[in-house]
Amino acid sequence: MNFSTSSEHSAEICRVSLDAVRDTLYVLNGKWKLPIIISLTEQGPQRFAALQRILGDITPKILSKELKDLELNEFITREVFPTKPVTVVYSITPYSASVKDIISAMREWGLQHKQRLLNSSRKKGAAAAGIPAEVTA
Amino acid sequence: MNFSTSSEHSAEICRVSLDAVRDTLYVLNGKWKLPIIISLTEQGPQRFAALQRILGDITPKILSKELKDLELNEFITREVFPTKPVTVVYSITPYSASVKDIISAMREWGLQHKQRLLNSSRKKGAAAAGIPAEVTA
DNA sequence: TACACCAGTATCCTTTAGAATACTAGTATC
DNA sequence: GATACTAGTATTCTAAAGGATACTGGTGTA
Repeated sequence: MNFSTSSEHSAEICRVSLDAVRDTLYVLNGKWKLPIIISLTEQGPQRFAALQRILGDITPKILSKELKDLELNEFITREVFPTKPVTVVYSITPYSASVKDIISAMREWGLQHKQRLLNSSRKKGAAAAGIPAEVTA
Repeated sequence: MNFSTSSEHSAEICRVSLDAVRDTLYVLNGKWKLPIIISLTEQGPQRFAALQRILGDITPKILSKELKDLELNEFITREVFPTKPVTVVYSITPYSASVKDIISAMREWGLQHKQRLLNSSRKKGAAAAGIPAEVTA
């Protein structure tokens, strides 16, 4: 019995896809990188404390680490203004635009997913899978 | 000094985006969910051991857990055939097509990213940021 | 008879992400 | 003088992700 439709050709394409997606996951890993990019894209340049407010429940340690990562990968820039006390402003770089497609695909999917869950829980009245607690609260 | 371009309007849009992307990250979390969907999409239905070979270095424990998660979220189906020994085949559901845009956006980005790293290391001869060790090896 | 394959499970372990809490120095405000 | 804000850092902790290794029972093959 042959359960597989694989061929050498599709296997090669598959390897390329897996590699590329893995690289992307490696760079955009964790809970916060995309949300930070989204915040700076949609709300404009922001200071440290303002970002913390927008993102909600991120601790300064994590925010600091994530911002450094993003700066290293050239997604954002960090500017220090010599006010008293100092003002530090984070902005997205033009390069950040390259993840626009990823973000909008994920945004669309997330919206559809929530709608789907609402529909299925209306029908089944069940606790749905794949949904954080607060969404059903 | 006003460093921010934010308004109530953009703040609201931002909240919606953050929420939606967070939901998506919640469902597609971890290292393996997207790679498994990609494998089953591009290589067709596969058995457990075959999937393990395609994915490379995933242990049976992790693969088993990820497959259960994906089945719960209706991304894949699991069929058991009464051969001796039993044959178990995993296939993507039509619903999996809904993440097609996410995957292709991530695939494109990953390919561009690798190219960018190659270019910049050609120029600077430096160890680049944001790249797993094996890529530079 | 010895071995390998199948689809996992069981157990143990390490690594990492991320949360909680407390703290810094310089200034402005009450 | 006490407090709060600035942009973080330091320390400690827990929970989760994921890897390593060994094992199962039933079968087919050398």
